[in-house]
Amino acid sequence: MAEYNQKRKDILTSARSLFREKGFHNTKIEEIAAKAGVGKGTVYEYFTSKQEIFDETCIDKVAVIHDSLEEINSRNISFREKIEEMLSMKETNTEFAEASVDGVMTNKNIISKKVVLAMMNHVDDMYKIIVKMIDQGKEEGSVSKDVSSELIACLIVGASGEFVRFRHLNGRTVPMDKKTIINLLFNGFGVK
Amino acid sequence: MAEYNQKRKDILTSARSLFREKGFHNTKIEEIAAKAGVGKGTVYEYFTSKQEIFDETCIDKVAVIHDSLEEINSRNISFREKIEEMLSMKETNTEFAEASVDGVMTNKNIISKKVVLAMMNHVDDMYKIIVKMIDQGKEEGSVSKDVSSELIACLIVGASGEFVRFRHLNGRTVPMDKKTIINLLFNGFGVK
Amino acid sequence: MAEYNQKRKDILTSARSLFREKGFHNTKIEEIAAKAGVGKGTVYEYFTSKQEIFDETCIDKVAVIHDSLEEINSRNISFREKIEEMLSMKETNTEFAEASVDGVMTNKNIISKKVVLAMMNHVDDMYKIIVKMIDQGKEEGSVSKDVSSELIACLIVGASGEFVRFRHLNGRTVPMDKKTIINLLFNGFGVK
Amino acid sequence: MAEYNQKRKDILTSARSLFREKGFHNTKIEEIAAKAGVGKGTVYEYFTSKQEIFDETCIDKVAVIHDSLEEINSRNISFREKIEEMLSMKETNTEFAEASVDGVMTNKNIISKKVVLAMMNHVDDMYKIIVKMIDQGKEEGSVSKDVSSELIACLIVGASGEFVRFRHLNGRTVPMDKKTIINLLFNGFGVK
DNA sequence: TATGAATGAGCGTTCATTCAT
DNA sequence: GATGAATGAACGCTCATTCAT
Repeated sequence: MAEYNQKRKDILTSARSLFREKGFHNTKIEEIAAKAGVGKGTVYEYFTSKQEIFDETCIDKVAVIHDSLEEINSRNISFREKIEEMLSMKETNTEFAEASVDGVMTNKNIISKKVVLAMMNHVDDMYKIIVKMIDQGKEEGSVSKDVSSELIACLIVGASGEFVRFRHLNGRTVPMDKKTIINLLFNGFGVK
Repeated sequence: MAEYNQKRKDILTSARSLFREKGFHNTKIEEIAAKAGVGKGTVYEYFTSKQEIFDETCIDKVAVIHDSLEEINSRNISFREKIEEMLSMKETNTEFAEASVDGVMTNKNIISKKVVLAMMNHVDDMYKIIVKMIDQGKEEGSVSKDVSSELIACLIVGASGEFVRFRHLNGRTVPMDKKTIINLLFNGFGVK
Repeated sequence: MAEYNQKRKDILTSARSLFREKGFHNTKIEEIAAKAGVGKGTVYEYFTSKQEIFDETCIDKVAVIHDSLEEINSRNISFREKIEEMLSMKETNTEFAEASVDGVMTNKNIISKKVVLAMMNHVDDMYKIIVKMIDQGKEEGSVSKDVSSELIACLIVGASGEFVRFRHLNGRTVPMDKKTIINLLFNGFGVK
Repeated sequence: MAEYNQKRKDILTSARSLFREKGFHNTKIEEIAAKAGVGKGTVYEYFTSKQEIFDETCIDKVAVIHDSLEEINSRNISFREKIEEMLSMKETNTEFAEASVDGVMTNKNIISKKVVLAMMNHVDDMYKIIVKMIDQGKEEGSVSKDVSSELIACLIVGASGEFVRFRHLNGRTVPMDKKTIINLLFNGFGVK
């Protein structure tokens, strides 16, 4: 049974990396099987279809981020520090962009409706966690109470996603240290 | 000749909307033809392959945004007003998200290398225009000279993209009026 | 009317050379039209189908050879000289091989049944002319009366066809002057 | 593994007979599969393309003849007997004509360049074997040393090919017993 | 009459899925 | 359970033929 779960995980891991690298339609079941070190037929002992595998990797992606967020949020640190942690997480994790709203949209045509809904719920949850963090900031007095927390969450997610993508795009390097980014988010780019 | 160009455009329009709706691999040439009101073979009088059609819709997408940005930037208005215009543009134009960095990344596996490069150059150009706007803001004294213009551009693109996506995602509605968003970008969410 | 026939001939000439060069299935109507200097649609004013064009070029091929043979046979010269003429004809005319029995067999799958029959009749006729020549040789006392004229005809046609093909195959050059070949046919390769 | 080779052979056999019967372009992969008793997709488990199948049947054809010739030549019999054997072989083997020079020329437009070259080399080899036989005849004193062995080879191949074709062409029957043919080749049709 | 843009039947090939071993 | 050989539905693309101009 432990072995069963392990093999299942192997297949998902293999699939996830191939899907990311080549996209859904350019990834063949045979490749997933080979990379997972099993036979093609074996894949179908663990999953009923390629679709199901994809669905699951999508949900996984969101879940991974969700868990990280939960974990960060549960720490006994300030809002500012939590944001900093989030940025670190995102910086090393390409999956962040994919897991956020645009990940859902990008794959809308590939994932099954059911899973789109599930992902959207997950994204909702993630937004809720971030909103909680922001509310903590408001309580701590570091975040302005004049702006809706959801809007702020949107800003954080979108901006940090673009930072990641920007950096990944063709190895272009812009000086983007965390401190600067956080200052930018907190203070905006306007002259005071 | 005029008719030739018109039919070509019809096919591209049909293709663009189907690609957006169903993705590249789920869109059949036959559907593109039907929606454009022509026969399957006719498509190949205007394009040499499905790939070529896709490539062209991608470049188009970027070009459309690029032109809008150029146009906005050429107006004799303040930086703040330009940003406002950009947000309006984006708000009505789903293509914005697709045209920015993540549009390139999303389709990396589908578009031909050549076109990925072309798109990246376009994206570069777009960033350059936005950077110019920001520099105008710096000159006008409304934008802080302490932050790199590229970083600010990244913030604007990412955030506004996420706003669009967020809104489009399953009709969820958050109060996001332009003034609020612009204030958020200029002043951040930190307490002053 | 004269113009009509001329254009028809142009198309056939164009088709014949393309069919020879690239084969039936690799030759497109568009190419035939272009090489004949007419529009694609025009071809169908003169022929009802690609098949018909091919059929006609096949019959033509045989007819051309048939006419040459008739002409040679009608001359007031000896059998030996006639053979010599035939070899000259063949040497400069690739169509010979194609027009003989193996030309029919090669194209059996492409030409319509009706035309296969027509060609076979033509080939029959050609054989009859050659048989007549041989009979002349028998009368002249230069050809042995012990061998069936048809068998001899077969020898002449087959051998000279292979000489042509052999020479055309990849520009290989073997010394094959007419005198030697004719001696070989008359006397065989056996030691006397 | 034995089964693999068997199925591969089945497909080749099916293809060969269909190609012969209907030509390359009129033979559908589906037919080849059906005749071989397998599914369409299975064909592609054994070959990468229709072209490859065709190429292989072509090379096979030449190889079969090549082997027969080698075998005949290796026997401890006189040149005259070897020729007799060759004629017998050809009489039962339609592939002979296809395997000789004109087989290569006929399919020049269909086979891949690479395989045309390979076939031409095979044909070269076949000619070399026949030349060896002829040289044996010269040594035995039955073949005239005054004629180039290559020319004689050409005569033998061409003539015997035409005999085969002539006979196969629509069931026409001419009295062509081996002895007569061999006498014709050795002594020619001239009066001594 | 001449044209070439439009057409769609037809085919080679791919690949997710099945099932006998 | 594990496998991979076998399968056939599905789709991109070609090109002979048609027909409006």
